[in-house]
Formats: sequence, structure tokens, C-alpha cells
Amino acid sequence: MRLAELAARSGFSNATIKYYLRAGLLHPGEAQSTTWAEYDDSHVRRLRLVRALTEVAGMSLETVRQVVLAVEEAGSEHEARGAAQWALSREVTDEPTASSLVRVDGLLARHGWTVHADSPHRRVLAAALDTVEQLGLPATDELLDSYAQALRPVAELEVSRVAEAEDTTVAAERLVVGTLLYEPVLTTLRRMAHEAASAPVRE
Amino acid sequence: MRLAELAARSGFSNATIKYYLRAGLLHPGEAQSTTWAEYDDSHVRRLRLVRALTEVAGMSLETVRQVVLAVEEAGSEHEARGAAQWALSREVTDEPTASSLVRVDGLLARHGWTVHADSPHRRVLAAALDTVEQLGLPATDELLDSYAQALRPVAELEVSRVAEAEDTTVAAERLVVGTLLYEPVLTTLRRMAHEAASAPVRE
DNA sequence: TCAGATCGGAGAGTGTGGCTATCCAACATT
DNA sequence: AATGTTGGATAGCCACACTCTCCGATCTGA
Repeated sequence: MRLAELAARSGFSNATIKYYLRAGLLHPGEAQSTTWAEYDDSHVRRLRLVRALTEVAGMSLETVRQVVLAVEEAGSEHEARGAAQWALSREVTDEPTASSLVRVDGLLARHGWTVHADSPHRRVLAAALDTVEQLGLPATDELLDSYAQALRPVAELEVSRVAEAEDTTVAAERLVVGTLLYEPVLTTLRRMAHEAASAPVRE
Repeated sequence: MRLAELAARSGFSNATIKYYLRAGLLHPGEAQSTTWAEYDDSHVRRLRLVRALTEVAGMSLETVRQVVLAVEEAGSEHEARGAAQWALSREVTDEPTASSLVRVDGLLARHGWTVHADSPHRRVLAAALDTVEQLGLPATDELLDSYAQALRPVAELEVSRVAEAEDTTVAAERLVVGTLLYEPVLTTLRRMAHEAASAPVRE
């Protein structure tokens, strides 16, 4: 299909697709002549992915580009996971305090979770703990433990579903999409659970 | 304290604080004369809240403003919850499909959750389900049920902690801050759980 | 065959968000 | 009275995410 048809199918404007091509968010079509390039389903899927990551996950185009490149270059599911995690973790501006890092490591140890020592999540989580502490709402270990305990079966189910994927590229994409796109599902459900949990005292 | 001291204590620049005052993110200080206004701890706390909501929760200043106003005007915890939820829910551009709304309602019914019929979360969740479906990663009821089941005890613990608050304003603030600021904690823990759950197959 | 439409590509322009810098009159300080 | 600082208003700036305009090459219909 030509660019115009890709635009019609994806719902993006002609100009926006050109912009995404320039920005490296979309791989070029197969040039058939100077004025003719063939785009296929992979381009449609990519555009859907970009839309999902920007609109649902609220990511910037630059972050989307890094995630997309990481997924593309990954030769294995493991590699995809590592690259995607690096790309997904927000830049933590403030260095986390040592005490928060210790708390994170303690949490991991209590639950027997094996996480890479230089995994970005350790620092991201520690920084998040610092922030809530500064606002006078310190997270108790009890709360963190309940989070960890609740998430373990969920994570196992999710990982097992990703592992079913046929192809490496599909698996990598599924991993990233699943991690990111289910986050709004999870947080919205949590807010609903709050509403439900406080319902008895409602008017 | 004067504006300059508030700037020094909060870490924001003089100019930025003036900008926040204009934007309605920060309530004015008590004017002592034409060139002298008294700021207090409430201003320091507010600035910390703004920083937390923008930097950690990634919210726009306009959204922060709405949340802050909602919390300020709330006369009761219940009111604060309603106002905050309205403000917190992202603008859902696409209308959710009817079938997703049915799935959401089914989920709520299965778990006995009471949620307001016009709660924004129903539509937000349904729209999120539509999105993952479009990307070929449909959420099974099994997955949604496991999310809901995992989150219930967590939400109950969180709600009980908020209920301990002394003052209505403090309770409202705590509610919003808790809901929003613990989201990164939760999502980061989920990503860690993924890493831990797939560790056995790591190199 | 050839005039006009369409294509892909590149650069400049646009609008919004989040600050930042400059100016100003009023006041406080020495 | 001279100087410096304050709060308030206006305008400017920069990054992001497009969007518009132009261009030469090529495809298409009569």
C-alpha cells in the first residue's frame, strides 16, 4: 500500500506519518520507485503501537522511539526485556537515598525476588519511596509487603502468557505492550477498589 | 516568610513561584503591604505536592490545578474522593465500546464491588480494554479477575490508613497523594515482579 | 503523448505547555 | 534621600508534536 492508504488505515494524517518516518518511529517502506513505497501490515501495527504508547501510556515520542528500537533490535525475549526495561524506566532525576535502597533490597530479600543489581527499577522504586516520605506519607513495610504479595501471582500469570508467544519479535512486542498498556488497567482497578472499599460509608 | 525565602525552602525559583501563583496552583500569601506577603508552611507543603504530582505522577499543571482545587474545596472525605476522582481520571478521548463496558460491569459484579454508575473509572477502564484489544492483546477475564483479586486487600489496607487522618483537609490531601504517588511504586514493583518471575530462565 | 494529478521527501511554520527574564512602582533600609 | 528589594504584570524563550508548503519525479487518463 502507498503512504496515503497507510494514513487512511491507521487514522494518522499523511503529514504525521511522514514526520514519524523522519523521527525514526516508523521503519521506511520498500521503495518501488522515487515516488512509490510499499507499506505493509507491519507499518499498520507499528502505528497502532505508537498510538497506544503515546495516548494510553502517555510516553513522549523520544521514549517511544527508544522502546521501539529496543524491541526491534532484541534477538531474544531476554534481550528484549532488558532493553525495554532500560528504555521504560523514567529518568530518575534525584539520586535515591541509601536508606531507601536498603529498604528496597530488604523488600526483595523478604519476598525472595531476584532482580539484577543494576536494574533501573531498584533506583526508581527507591526514589519513589523518598518522594512519598518527603510528603509525610511514608510507605510502611507492611504496605510494601502487601503490594509485593498481591503482585506476585499476577506477574506470574502475565509472564506465563507472554512466554506462549510464537516468534521472538512478537514476544518482545507483547512484553513491552503488556507491561505498559496494562498499567492503566491496573491503576484504574486499584482506584475502583478504593471506591468499593470505602463504599459502606458512602451516603 | 517572604517569597524569596519560600523559593529557597521549596527549591523552586522565585520566578516559578510567581508563575504558580498566577496559574492558581498556589494560594496567595497574606499581603502585609504592597510589597510584602507572608507565606507559611501550607505554601511549602503545597509546593511539595505540586512537585510530586508533576514529577512523580507526570501530571500537567492544569490537571494539578484541578486536583488541588478539588481537594481544597472538599468539605468531607467523601466529597474529596468524588472531586479528586473526577479530576484524576484522564480525559478519555475515545468513547469505550458497549461490550467493554459490559465486561467491566461483569467484573465488578463478580467481585461484588460497588462503584458509582457514573464513576469515570468505568469508562476509563473500558477504553483501556478496547485499546489492548485493538493491539491484539486482549485481556482475558482470568487476568482481570486476578488483578481484582490481588488489589482488594491492598485497597482495603490503603483505605484504612487514610481513614486514620485527623483533619478533613489532611485526609483529602492524603487520599489524593496516596492514590497518585503510590501508583509508580505499584507499577515498579510489578515490573520487578516480572523480572523476578522470569529470572529462572535468565542466563 | 502529454497535461495534470499524485507521490515521497525536506524545511519552515504553528500552537501549546512550562517556565524565565525584564520591567515597574511601591516600599523598606541605611 | 539614595539604594535595594518586593510583589505583580508582560513578554520572551525553548521543547515538543505536529502541520503546511514547496519541490521534482512519476504515474495516469484522454
